[in-house]
Amino acid sequence: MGVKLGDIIPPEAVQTVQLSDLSNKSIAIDGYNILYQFLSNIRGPDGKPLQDSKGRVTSHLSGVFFRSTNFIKEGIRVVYVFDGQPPALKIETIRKRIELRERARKMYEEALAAGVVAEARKYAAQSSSIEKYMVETAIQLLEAMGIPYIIAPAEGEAQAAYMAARGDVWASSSQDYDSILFGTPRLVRNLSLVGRRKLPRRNEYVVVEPEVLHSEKLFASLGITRRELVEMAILIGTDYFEGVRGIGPKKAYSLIKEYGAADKALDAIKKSLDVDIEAVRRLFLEPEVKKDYELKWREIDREATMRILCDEHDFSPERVEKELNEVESILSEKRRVTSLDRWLM
DNA sequence: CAACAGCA
DNA sequence: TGCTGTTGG
Repeated sequence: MGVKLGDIIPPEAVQTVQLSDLSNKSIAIDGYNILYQFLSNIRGPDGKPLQDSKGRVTSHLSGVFFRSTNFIKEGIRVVYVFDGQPPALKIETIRKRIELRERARKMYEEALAAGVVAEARKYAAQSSSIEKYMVETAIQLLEAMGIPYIIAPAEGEAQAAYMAARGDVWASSSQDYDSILFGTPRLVRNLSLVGRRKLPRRNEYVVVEPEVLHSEKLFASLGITRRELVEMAILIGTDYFEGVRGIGPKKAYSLIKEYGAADKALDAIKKSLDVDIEAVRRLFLEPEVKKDYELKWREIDREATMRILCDEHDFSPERVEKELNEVESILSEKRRVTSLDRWLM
């Protein structure tokens, strides 16, 4: 979800990159965003998620494990940022999402019963919801892998943006554009290993490279400020409320260009919004964030990782061990080379 | 989503 | 070796 800015992002503000370009950089990842992607995508052909012998879903653990080892191999340091309490304004959005999920879940069961496998898979993905235990097990795994995480007081994206703005991490990462509104200087999108993404409700794939969106370039190209982008978002609609009917990014852009603020634009077109506009501004411009945190990356605890994945959740020990060995050998090779470099200097 | 097996 | 379909839990 998030604010729909896709259509007006100027290409010059976006830099497509290779994963290796992010080497030695630190990135704050929107934890819910990524768990949701894993949960909806890592599924069998009929839509069933991976699960252990006790029936607990493990798709997200597979995703977190393999993606994390790959980041470590590349020298990319990530910190997971999870949502805390949703802002009051978001309650209605959350209620609607639950409703949609319920509908998708019914469709999933119907399709499954009718034996329409592809159809079933589509609805299964839409019916995914992140349960509390999934976040808890993901956090256990992160701890074992030496990857830091933060539970934000409110919105994870706001927290990640704050950390990037303060320079504690190089960038924040999410599929949503909300981070820009929250003030991130750099937003990494499509942060996955293989450059392909499944098209929604279709069995097709498109090539998608990781990209870095530079906020300052975006503001400069559009000739607006972050504050004005927030005004645009108010007209377009956000996760917190629906915007004005018939106004998308392009109209919002010209309206804010002309009138400068959402309320003035609304007056001009004789429309109104059933929302406290001032509260929305505060939500984006002065979000509630945690300011005291420590980011510490440690070595992988192999035993703990094996215990969680294999003993607790029935992952194949051979498969996990193979990956851990690869991480170890790549890291030791890196250390060998860098110490040699240092010696040569 | 990412690893892996199988095939050109 | 690179590509494509299947498996993982």
